[in-house]
Amino acid sequence: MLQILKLFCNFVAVMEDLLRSKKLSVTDFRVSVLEIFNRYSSAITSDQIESELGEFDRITLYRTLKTFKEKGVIHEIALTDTDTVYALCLDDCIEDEHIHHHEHVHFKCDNCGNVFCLDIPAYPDLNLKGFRVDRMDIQVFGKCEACSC
Amino acid sequence: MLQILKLFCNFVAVMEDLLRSKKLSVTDFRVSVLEIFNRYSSAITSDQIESELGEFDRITLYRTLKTFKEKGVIHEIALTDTDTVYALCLDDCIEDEHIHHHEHVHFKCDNCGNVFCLDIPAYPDLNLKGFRVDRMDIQVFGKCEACSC
DNA sequence: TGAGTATTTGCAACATTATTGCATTTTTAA
DNA sequence: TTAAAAATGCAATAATGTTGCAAATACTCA
Repeated sequence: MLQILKLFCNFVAVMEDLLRSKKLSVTDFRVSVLEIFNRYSSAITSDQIESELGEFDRITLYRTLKTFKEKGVIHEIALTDTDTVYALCLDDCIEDEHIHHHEHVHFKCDNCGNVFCLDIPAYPDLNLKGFRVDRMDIQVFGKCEACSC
Repeated sequence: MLQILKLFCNFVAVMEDLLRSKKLSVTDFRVSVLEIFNRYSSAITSDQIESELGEFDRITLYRTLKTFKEKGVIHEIALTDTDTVYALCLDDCIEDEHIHHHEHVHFKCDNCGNVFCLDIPAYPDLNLKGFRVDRMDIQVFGKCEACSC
């Protein structure tokens, strides 16, 4: 509740806290990028971020996203070879010896193209004999709530 | 059984049939690429194909893989942004109005790095309220049979 | 608060990969 | 066997990923 209040009253402070909690310097550029993530309810492409940023340096954005990934601020969702989106990490994102897991299901709407992080654990029992399962990535395709009526 | 016999006796003929069934011209290059796929029991990277091809033109390989994907000869598995592998399509691969589905689970071994297409349907019930599910991609990570003993 | 240190940024340059156009070669179909 | 269609190889270009370094910014601690 305090969190929600903060979001409305002092968005920047929350973003600064997030950065500091990950031991990252607070810079204008990083706050801008986080703000963009926050404006979307879905995962976004780096192209979308680029067009949202008024000024913009390609290399800095590249490095910012890389840093954010490494520190567990965002996670990358590879839908296909050339379709990669990014989303803010949820609470269930675990950083474990530099390997960053995001144990939830992703949904891409074939109609509007939006990608959503679903708050359900990605662990159905597939009964894979002979294989030791450590984790899985699940991407679901179909129509989202708004597009299916 | 006839299929297996053919594989041993006249591999090229089988590959030619495969190409013809997809309305693709039979060329030396394409047969070579298919032969490489056939030598592996797991999915392979384009780098692996490159190093297997003695002579080799990067652009032709790029176009060959693209054509194979479009025609449903192979499918692409995007594990991460920069980790993409290819595998021959199984019988359950469906080509539907230029969209190519491969409704099975992929397994990547964290130890040996091999990627396997598992012959189980990728359709656990995740109970996604509000979303209409058309298909899903599931990638499983862990240790394969050979690496887990 | 301010000085010194560490980090980040922006630019230039380069590496790698994806993509297109076109002439030549190969394959297909009659 | 021959004309038409398709695939290949080469050149050139576009797009993306990556590094080094100097200038600017943020952080730490007295």
